[in-house]
Amino acid sequence: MINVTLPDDSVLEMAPGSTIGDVAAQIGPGLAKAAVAGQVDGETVDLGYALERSAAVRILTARDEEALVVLRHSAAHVLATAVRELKPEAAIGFGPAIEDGFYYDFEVDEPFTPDDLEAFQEQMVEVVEADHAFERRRVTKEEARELFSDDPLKLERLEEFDDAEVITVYKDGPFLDLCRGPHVPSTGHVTHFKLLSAAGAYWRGDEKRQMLQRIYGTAFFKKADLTEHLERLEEAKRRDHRHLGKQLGLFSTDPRVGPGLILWHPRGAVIRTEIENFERELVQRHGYDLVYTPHIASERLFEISGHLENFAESMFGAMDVDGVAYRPKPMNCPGHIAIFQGAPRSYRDLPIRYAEFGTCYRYERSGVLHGMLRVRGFTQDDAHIFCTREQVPEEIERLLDLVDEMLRVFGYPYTIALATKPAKALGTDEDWRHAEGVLASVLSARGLDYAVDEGGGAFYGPKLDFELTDAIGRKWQGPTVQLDFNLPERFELEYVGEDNERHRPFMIHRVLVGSMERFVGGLIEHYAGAFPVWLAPEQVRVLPISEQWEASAREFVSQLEAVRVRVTLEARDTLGARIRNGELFKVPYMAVIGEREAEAGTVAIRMRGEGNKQEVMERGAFIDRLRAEIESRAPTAV
RNA sequence: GCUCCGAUAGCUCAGUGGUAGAGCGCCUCCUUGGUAAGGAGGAGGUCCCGGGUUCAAAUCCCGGUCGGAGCUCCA
Repeated sequence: MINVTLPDDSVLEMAPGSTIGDVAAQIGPGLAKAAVAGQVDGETVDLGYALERSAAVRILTARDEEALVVLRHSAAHVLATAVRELKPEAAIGFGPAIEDGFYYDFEVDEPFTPDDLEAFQEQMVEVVEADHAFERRRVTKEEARELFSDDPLKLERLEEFDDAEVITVYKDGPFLDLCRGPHVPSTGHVTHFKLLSAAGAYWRGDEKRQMLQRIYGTAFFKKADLTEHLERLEEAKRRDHRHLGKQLGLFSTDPRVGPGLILWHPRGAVIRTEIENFERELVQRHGYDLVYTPHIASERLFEISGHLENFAESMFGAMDVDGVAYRPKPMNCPGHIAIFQGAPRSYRDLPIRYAEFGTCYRYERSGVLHGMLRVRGFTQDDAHIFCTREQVPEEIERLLDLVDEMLRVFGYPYTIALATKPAKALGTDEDWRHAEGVLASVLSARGLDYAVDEGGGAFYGPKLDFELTDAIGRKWQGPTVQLDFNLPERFELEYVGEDNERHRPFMIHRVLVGSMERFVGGLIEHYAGAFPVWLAPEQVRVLPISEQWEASAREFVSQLEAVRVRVTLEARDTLGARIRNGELFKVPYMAVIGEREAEAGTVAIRMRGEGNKQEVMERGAFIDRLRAEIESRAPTAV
């Protein structure tokens, strides 16, 4: 007999060769029915997995996260089964579960059409109704070659196995796949799924290889979960910054300007300006000096920095200026370094912190451009800190404060990752260990949780990555803090120490928003276009009930303008239509003035999205409240 | 960059090898309004650009530009 240890530490005695399904049945008939897979010593396996030795076993049901991965992987097989039934000539590639769903790659002569997708979805229903068991078989490489003799992509994969390795294949009905598993017991378990899109994908992710056709889908155990997921996709679409940006008049691009180059319209420029003003105030309070550096520089600079050597394919081409090659800058660091080197520096000057809204240009392949989120010209809220080795911990501390203060204002929760030494790296092991240790100990000293991104650092130094979570749970790249062992060497940075000797300073790169373009694009989606009052392009819209009260309304508008509130007067159309437009434009406050208000010197305030909660206030009181809300930069996402 | 898809009024989109359409927006007039669309009339188009096929192309074909879904890459 063997001992099966369950998660509650109870132990079952089972005959060797018992399956996970047997274990579930032993525990209870309810669990036997609910079980979809299992875990043996932490590894996810089929329900049919036979236990030969004592082990820790966990039964997975629809409630377990790990089971969802199994289900989705099985759904990918169901998709491939269906595709093969309708298009037997399709060669099969890979079909894994991914975050939020699954995909399967096929090699076909004709790309899939939306009609094909619908046909596959329907055929999948047939496959599910047929309730084919997922049968696992262990085969030798030789046998596998035989089984997949008609599947060139699988044969290619097969050759990567050792000759002696045991290979597993899974069969559901007519469909056989080279696959490690595990799977749900039968196709009948895959009940709630939806195919979402088809697109090209290179075989093995290699752009030199042939393009396959990838079908994406998602699957859930419960219909309600599927519905919710599809609704979340709809919600994301509704928040798309490209649509909202156009609708709300925030930004555009123009083919005559060129792809990936953003035109900030007045309403969008207001948002950016407010953020910049906020940051200027913030960094000056945190001991930075503001600087400006040119958008282009002689190639000499980028030779020294190493950008021409390492980053050239992301740089715009050279322009000839009096026989000298110039380039648009892809980063701001060399310029800041040049300022640092503009005078001899003493240890008494350090730390020196330079901050700039620096506009950079990078050549991005046309296919990666995306609204404001991925562009070719963007402005970074970049800063570089030059300090002594001893000052690094305190500078990191200050940066953590700065990041926290800044993200709090936008209402982003965040997580921190420490990215460590990659395989190919500059600098000694000792430098790296020391730098990583400094970052880690500062985080720990503050009691901050962080993940370690092993090998995720840049070749020139470790970094802290801050990941933001937006209002609908999506992750965004946030601030980064990057130590640099490289540029101080390349530029031969120096300061004179207490000992009257020359020393090399440490250099820290950091961005908070990263690029204004990307950040504002993200903010549009985070707030769904309904910006908090301090950022709202139009903060108050004043609506006189009829022409009679326009004079009174104008007076109120002047009062608001006098305290620099962004306000408009809207007197056309019926009140209902104006209210509707104000809501569509997501104006935070609408101020209605009619007979009652004009005579009493009050105003009827309607808050965005809360039409049923109106409030009649003294005008002065409203202005005070509004000013307080603006000055505190209250993150009232509505 | 690659595969596929798309481009028609300011916006969202329908449509077709033979006279260019809707809703919203805009303009004018009527209506003077109490919290998400009052009414009538009107203006507005190089159907993305270039070439080809055709008696005839906005429609079919080829090339380009721009956009989209992905792959790969990234602030």
